[in-house]
Amino acid sequence: MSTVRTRFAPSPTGYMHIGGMRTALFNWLWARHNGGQFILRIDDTDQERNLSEALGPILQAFKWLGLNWDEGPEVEGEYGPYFQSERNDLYRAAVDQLLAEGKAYRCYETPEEIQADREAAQNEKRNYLNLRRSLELTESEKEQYEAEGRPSVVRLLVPRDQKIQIDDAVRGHVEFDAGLMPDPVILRGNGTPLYNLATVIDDAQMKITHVIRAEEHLSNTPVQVLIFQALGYDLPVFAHIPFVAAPGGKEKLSKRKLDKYRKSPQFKKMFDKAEAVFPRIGLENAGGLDPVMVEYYEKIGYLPEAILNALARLGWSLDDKTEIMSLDKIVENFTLDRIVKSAAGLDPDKLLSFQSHWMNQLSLEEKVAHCSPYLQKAGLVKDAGDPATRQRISQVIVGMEDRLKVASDILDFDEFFVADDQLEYDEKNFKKRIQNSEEAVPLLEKIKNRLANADDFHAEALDKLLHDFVEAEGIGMGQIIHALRAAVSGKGTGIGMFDCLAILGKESCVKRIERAITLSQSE
RNA sequence: GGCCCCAUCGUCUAGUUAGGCCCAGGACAUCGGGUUUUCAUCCCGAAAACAGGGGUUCAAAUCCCCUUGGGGUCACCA
Repeated sequence: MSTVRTRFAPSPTGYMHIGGMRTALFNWLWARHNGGQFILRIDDTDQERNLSEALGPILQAFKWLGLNWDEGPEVEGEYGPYFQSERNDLYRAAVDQLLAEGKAYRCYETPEEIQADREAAQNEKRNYLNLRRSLELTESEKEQYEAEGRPSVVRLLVPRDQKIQIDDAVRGHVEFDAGLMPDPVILRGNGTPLYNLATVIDDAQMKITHVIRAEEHLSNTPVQVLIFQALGYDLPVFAHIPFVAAPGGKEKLSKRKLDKYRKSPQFKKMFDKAEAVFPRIGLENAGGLDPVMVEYYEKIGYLPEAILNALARLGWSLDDKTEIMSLDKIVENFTLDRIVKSAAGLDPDKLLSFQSHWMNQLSLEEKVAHCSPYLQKAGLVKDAGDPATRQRISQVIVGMEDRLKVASDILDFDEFFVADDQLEYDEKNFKKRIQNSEEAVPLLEKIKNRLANADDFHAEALDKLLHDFVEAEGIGMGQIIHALRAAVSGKGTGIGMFDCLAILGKESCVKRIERAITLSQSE
């Protein structure tokens, strides 16, 4: 059997779509599973954009996730060029061949004529088919048209008596009636190729064996099959995988529907997270990032392992119970026959659960490395490499335990990084736990003194100190712990109380308690 | 509207190709209980689905037909 070659062909849009990434992943997986090659080819026939700006984020997404490509931009390869804009001669040659063999024809009909034909068909409730008027033209008429400079396109001459059979690796046998298909334009008036032509020529000449793509392409597969056949190429194996749907629905995930997603309960938390995190790390307007883009996940602190695991499980499964899989394990087990047929909604909760798992697999050092940049960008630490700072970050991360899910979660624990007189108090919690509590202030005074005189400020010693305290006072732990937490951290929840005190250190704890007492009495 | 695809818990899925091992298994989310004298975690438990209707068969989530529902696509976009 020949080497498996798969490809992903993004158009440079300036961002990498998370659904597109899933398609790319399946292609990559299939190539790697078979020891074959994965090719990246750029569909840049629409040349209006600045290519490097538009392509950069896409390549970056692949690099971030660790999905390497064997041929394509930056690495090249023997079937290049890998930019469609540089392959025009190839397309023109193929069109000339089709024209010469009578498998395609020049069409001189105007857009207005075609539009009128379409409407007529619509009115009569019949399927639209080209009238093929240009086929009736005599040679001299054609010459005259060319001499006049009349615009024309090249259309594929669809053999209307055929049934087109596709044996799809995911969908099975699918049949289309060519008698229902209008002749598709394959070359524009300006001489540039259309997608269906370019993709077929590229796939054939790059020796792609498996075309794995989203199912919205299923309906233009018959056109492509016809082009493959007209050009005398062997058909690749097609595998039309379900698209990634928006959370809580079956509609294709699309950047055009962002406003709708913002209101979706399932999606809302992802937007909320962006609003909470991005402005703090210097990205105004969330940096133009949203959860449809792969970059959103990178910037908010997801791990490649989590994204890959979640994406692989969207429309594919290993068996009846395995959820957590490393990329190696997925590569080892990935087969086309285990791809699901129906569209699957991206589930933010499940993604977060994968993320939580993979974050927990990291060593403390790795966690520190992931979290530190957030603190630094938010201006909470000056130099994360400084030993004392690094020590503080490590301690907080240890204390956070499973509360650390995405790397930017560290920002929720900013109380450990702000100056004592800059600490902000959650107003509601402060009122409840300190201001409106009769016993809070006297108890805080007492515990402050005890803490100030403590010899040992480690968590275990503080644990004992607090227990001795409540016993001496004849109160319950709950009576002091909430007020104490509010005073030193400003918040109602956080890491374990004793760890919290120990990390802050004696001096900070005392100062913060004093400040809280003063604040509670000033209003 | 034409053509095409799809249909199992709220969600992602196992089971459908080779009908019986499935009064349907797992995971996420949810709810309840326990641990943590705070929060999160963790542990235990609960609730939760074969879209509907006809067949075929001793036996159907699984095969056939119809209906319904959802989605994709109908460009000189990709």
